[in-house]
Amino acid sequence: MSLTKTLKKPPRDIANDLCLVMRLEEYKKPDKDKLFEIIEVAGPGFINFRFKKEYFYANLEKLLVEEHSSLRTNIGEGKKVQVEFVSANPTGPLHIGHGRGAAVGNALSNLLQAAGFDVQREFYINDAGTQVRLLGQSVYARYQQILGNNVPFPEDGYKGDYIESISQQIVKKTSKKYLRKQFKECGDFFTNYAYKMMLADIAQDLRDFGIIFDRWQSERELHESDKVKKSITVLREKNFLYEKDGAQWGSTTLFGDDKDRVIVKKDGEYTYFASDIAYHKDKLDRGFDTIINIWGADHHGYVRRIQSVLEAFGLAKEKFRVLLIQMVTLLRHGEPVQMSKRAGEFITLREVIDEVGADTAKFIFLTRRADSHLEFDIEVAKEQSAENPVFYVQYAFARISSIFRQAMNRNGTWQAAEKGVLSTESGVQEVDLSALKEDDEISIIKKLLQYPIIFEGAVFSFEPHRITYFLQELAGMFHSYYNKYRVISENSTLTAARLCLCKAVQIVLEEGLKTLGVSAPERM
RNA sequence: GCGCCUGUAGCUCAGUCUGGAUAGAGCAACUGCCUUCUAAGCAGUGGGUCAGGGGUUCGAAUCCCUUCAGGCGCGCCA
Repeated sequence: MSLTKTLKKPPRDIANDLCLVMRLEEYKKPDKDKLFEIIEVAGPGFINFRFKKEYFYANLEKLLVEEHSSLRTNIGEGKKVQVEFVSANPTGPLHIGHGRGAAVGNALSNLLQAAGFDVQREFYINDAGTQVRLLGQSVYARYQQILGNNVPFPEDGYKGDYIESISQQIVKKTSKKYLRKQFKECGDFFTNYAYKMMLADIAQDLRDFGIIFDRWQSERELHESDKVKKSITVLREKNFLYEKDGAQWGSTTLFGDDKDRVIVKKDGEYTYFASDIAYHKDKLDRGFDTIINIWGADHHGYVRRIQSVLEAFGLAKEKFRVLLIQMVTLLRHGEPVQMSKRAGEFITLREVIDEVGADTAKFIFLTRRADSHLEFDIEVAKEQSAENPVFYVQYAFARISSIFRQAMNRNGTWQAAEKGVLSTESGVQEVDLSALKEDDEISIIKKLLQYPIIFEGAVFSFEPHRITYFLQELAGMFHSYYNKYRVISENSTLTAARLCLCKAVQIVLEEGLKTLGVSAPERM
């Protein structure tokens, strides 16, 4: 149809001409090489090709023999990629928004791994700034109050229940050791104790969510090892730095930022930006080919300046990607729940995991594009968990497992239909896949063969949710098929072929679920 | 004021990058289907000015311009 303009003919006429030529070519081939059953013009000028069934059987067999490897493409070729995600301040428990970032980061990492990239998952710990200090002050104040010394609670202090419990713990451990001492004297103790505890909780929550990080990078460590200082020296050598009003500025506007940014303040203190410069320089030094950051959408104003710095360090623009995760609006009975970390009012990831389960939560987080707002009604997810889309997909997998269990019982020693060969009591039997004659069966095979295409699209666009949608569609086709036809019947040729088809569906479902970080249970 | 994201069925969202056929799911509503492989399922019905307007094109939810609405961000804070 794009030729319409050049040829000055209606699209339908052009399609007709092309179609005739292609039919002729196909006709000339010997029968066994013919790929297509039908080539015809349709609609406003489309050319439809219908593959011969043999094409589908051959590819189904390939899927059964090669299993998961046939679904993946080696796009990454071993290139090192770092995905940094969650990176929540260790000043409180993870909340539901972090959960979304965690689910997306993890799924993206799985996706890239499956595509042959050498992926590292990293968590950046903001353990150096005023926020952890404030956490320390909050715990310190509560500690003093518990022991009867009524010091004022910091104005912007963290007010959640967890502050109380950390303070109680310190009381238990140290008794009155720090009673009536000034924060100046013992602040480090409180700060370190509190944030380390928070960090341990965060790590535990993430583990229970099914996410393991390969590396935890401390912001403090960047300062202590002089990496901050050194990275700034490098920028100075690159003429990226200048002095104005007694402060050191980075020329981020050179690379498209709105304004230049302060790196060292007038008083000689580093800004948060300075640590981030060091951190990203460190990522480069560690030899990553591509750097991916997953941030909350409220940090979008920060993307350009980091990009500028990376470009100043010599990283090509397209080697750095920031995925912005839009906010999660939390609902309870359809009513929005106000969340404030400081005030301690929020739904934690822990609560979500306990109430709806890790699989469900992850799947829901992955049913939307990352940059789209997500409404998460905790009551709906909890009360109607049986109607959750994740069960729909898992159920298809479990159902197939059940079919195989039945097949084993009924026919004695049916083994799993693998590699196009079934073992029976009478020995090994070749499976004739051409027994799959129904249109519904061909449609399922067609769908299965689309997985690698969807997979590649998801990799190139960094959009794991495409896998989620694909799985729901495939599961739907299978459920429908299951209700319409019987897999196990008296016809052993047909049964064998259908078991093979089921096996293939299961392989694809498992591959997809695994990529999303969701389990594939054999029973439900 | 400037920048980024979003606006598609009653609700929640895919589809937009890369323009094509009658715009798709799920939930909610209604009607059927369990003596046979898991009913967490299936079959069916109803439901749309793709936010509005203009433009490009044989063809626009998709590309361009513009208006409106919602969210977020614009510190020598972190």
